[in-house]
Amino acid sequence: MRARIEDVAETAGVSMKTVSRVFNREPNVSEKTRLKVESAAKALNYRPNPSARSLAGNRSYLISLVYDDPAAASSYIMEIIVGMLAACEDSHYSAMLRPLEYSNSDHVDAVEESIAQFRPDGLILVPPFADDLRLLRRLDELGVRYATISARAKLGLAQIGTILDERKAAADMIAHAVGLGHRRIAHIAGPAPHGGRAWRLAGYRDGLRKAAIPVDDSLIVDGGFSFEAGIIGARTLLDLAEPPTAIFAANDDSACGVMHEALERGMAIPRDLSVFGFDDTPSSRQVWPSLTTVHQPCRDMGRIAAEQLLASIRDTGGGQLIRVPYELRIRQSTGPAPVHSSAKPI
Amino acid sequence: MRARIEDVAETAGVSMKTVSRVFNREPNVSEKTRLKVESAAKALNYRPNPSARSLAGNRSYLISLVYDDPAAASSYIMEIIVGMLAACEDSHYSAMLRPLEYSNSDHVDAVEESIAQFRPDGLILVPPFADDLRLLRRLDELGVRYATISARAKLGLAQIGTILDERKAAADMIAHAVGLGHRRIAHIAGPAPHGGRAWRLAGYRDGLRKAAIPVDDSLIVDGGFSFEAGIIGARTLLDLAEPPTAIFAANDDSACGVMHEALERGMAIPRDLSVFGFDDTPSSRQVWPSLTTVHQPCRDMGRIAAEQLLASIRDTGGGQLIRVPYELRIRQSTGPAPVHSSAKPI
DNA sequence: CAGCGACATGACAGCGCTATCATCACCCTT
DNA sequence: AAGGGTGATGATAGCGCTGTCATGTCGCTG
Repeated sequence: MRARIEDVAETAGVSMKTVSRVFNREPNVSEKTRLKVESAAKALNYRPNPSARSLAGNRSYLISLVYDDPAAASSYIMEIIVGMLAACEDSHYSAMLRPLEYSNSDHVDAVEESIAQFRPDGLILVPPFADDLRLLRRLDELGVRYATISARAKLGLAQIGTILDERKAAADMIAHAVGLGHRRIAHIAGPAPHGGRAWRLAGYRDGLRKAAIPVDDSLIVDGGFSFEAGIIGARTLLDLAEPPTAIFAANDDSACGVMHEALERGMAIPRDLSVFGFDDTPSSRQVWPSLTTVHQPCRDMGRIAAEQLLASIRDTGGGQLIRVPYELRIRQSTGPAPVHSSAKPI
Repeated sequence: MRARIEDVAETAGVSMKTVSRVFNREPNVSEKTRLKVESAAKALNYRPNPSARSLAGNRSYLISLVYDDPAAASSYIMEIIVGMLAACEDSHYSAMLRPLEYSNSDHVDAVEESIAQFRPDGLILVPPFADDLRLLRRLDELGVRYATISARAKLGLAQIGTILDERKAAADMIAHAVGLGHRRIAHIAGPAPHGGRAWRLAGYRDGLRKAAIPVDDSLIVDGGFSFEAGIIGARTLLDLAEPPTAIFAANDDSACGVMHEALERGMAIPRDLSVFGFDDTPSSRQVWPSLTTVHQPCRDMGRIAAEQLLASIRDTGGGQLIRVPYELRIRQSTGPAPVHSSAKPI
C-alpha cells in the first residue's frame, strides 16, 4: 500500500508534524531536517492523501469554475479552463467545472448547492454569473471567496480577478472601420445579462461619436453570442432599405453567422460588407475570409483569475483585480467601404 | 457550522451508520427508517463531507479525463467533457481534467504521477492515450480502472468505453463522393499515434476499392488534426499536375484548412473542389460553405464512457464497450465533380 | 416452542492527515 | 546567574465519515 505520513516520519526519524510542516512549507523547520524529510519522502514515493488533508485541514484544495451551460463547449470557456488548470497545477489545487444554467432562475441556489456539496475553497465566475449582483451579494454573505472574469466593475465586495477594457476595444474597432471609410456601421448587441453587451455597445457609440457619426438606432439590433443570433441579426440589417457597409457583431460566433448569411446572399466579403468580431476564438482564424476581431487573452485570464483567487485564499486580503490587454487583429473580413453607400449583391 | 452525520443521526433517532446506509443506498434499511433519516437530513440541510467520505471509504469519488494537451481547447474534447460531467453529476462523482503532453515521452509516468497524487477511482482515456499499449498495460498492472473512447479495438484488458465505426464512416463518405462523380479523391491523413488515422485511412481505401478506383498514392498525404495541417496538405494536393476534385481531410479542423487554402487560391467550393471533414465540430456548421462531415456524438461518447467506467467501479465486471452511431452530414462543401478532370482557378 | 436464518440496526475503531499546545534547546539581556 | 524570548520539534486529539462485527428482532420451520 501507499506510504503514509507516519512512514515518512519514521524513516526520517522525526515526528509526523514535522513532515507535515515540510510538505506545507510552514516556517520553523531547519534546513537539515527538511532535507532528511524530503529524501525519506522520495525514497518511499510518498504523496499526501488529499482527502485526509482536506478533512483535517478543513479545506478542499479545490476551486470551482462557474459558467453558463449553453456556452459549455465554447472556446472562450475552454481557454479559460486551460489557464485555470495551469494555475491550479502550480499550487497543487484541483479545478472543478460547474456548468450551470443561468437562465434557470434558481441559479443562485444552484451555486449554493454546489458549494454545499463540494466545498470548494473558492469560485471563479465568468459572465453572466460575474455580473449577477444577487449572486455576488449572497457569496459575500456566505463568506465564499471568488474571483471574477470580465465583471462589470465595482459590483462584488472583493475586487479580485481579471478585467479587460472591452469598451475601449470596441471603440478602437469602430475607429478602424471609420478609417476604412465606413459610415453606416451596424452593431449586433450581445445578450442582456452579460456585462460585455453593455461595454461593447458603449464602445460602439463612443467610436461613432468620436468620428462625429450620428447613431442610427435602426443599425443596432439585439442579438446574442451565438452563430444563429448572427444570422438573424444579419438578415435584419441586410434587409434594410439602406443596409450597413460594416457590421460589428457581439462576438466571433455571431460574426461567423453574419458572414455566413452575407455569403449565402452572394455578397463578397470584404468587398460588399466588412465584418468585425470580438474574442479571437480559433474559428475566427479558420473561417474564410478570416475574421477581424479583438483578441482577448482568455487563457491568461483564466490563469490570472485562478492565481488571484488562490492568493486571496492563502491570505485574506491577498488577490487583486488585474487588467489584461486586448489587441486588434486585423484580418481579411474587413476592407475599404464600397463606393456606393449600400452593399449590393454581385 | 454545517450539519454532520452525527447530527442527522440524533435528529432522526438512529445511529450514524444507519444514516450512512441511507445516503449510500445500502440495502437492509426499512422504509420507515429511511424516511425518518431523509427528513432529518433535509431539515438540517445535511450534505455529506466528500473528504471524510473519501478518507473513510478509501475511494475518491473522482474520475479523471486524460487527453492530449495541445488539443486541450478542441471542441471534440470539450464536448466529451460536457458529457462526462453530466454522467458524474448523476452519480455524485467529480470529474477531473488531466491535459498531458502526449509527445512527452514520459506520459506513462505523468499518468502514474497523476494517479498517485489525486487517486481517482478511474480514468477516461481518449486518443492518443486510448491507443497507447504501454500505458494500458501499465494501468492493468496497477489495477487502475479505465474506459476508453475510440480506442483501437482489443488493446486493453478491460474492454470498457465507447467505439464508433470510423472506418465504415469514412468508406460511406467516399461512396458519397463517388456518387457525386468524383474519381480523383485525395486524403489528408491524421497524426500517427491516433487510431483514427488508421481507421479513416482504411475506410478511404475501402471506399475506393468498392468503387473500383485504383489508389493513387500521390493523393494520400500525411497531415494531422490541425487547421495548419489542412493548409499544408491542401497546398501539396492542389499543386499536383493533376489535382484531386475532392479532398477528405483527417478531421474538421484540417478540412477548414483545406477550404481556406482553396478559397485563397480563388477556387469555388464545391464547384471546383469538394471538401469532406470528420467529427462535426461546431465550426463545420459555421464556415462557409458549411462542411460535409461525419457526425460523432462526442457528448454522448463522454457521457457513456463515464457511465460505463462508473459501472465498472461500482462492481467489478460491470461496464461494457458501447458502440455509438455516426451520421453523415451532407452540407454545402461538397457537390458534383467538375466536368473537367482537374480543378481550375476561376 | 426451541432453533434458525434473514433482515434491521448500532457500537466503535480507524482512514491519514492538521491544529493545538507543550516542550526543549539555545542565545541574548540585565 | 536568573529571566525571557525565539526557533525547532513532538504528543495528542480530533476532522466526519465508512467498514467491521456484534446485537437485536422478527417470522418460519419441524
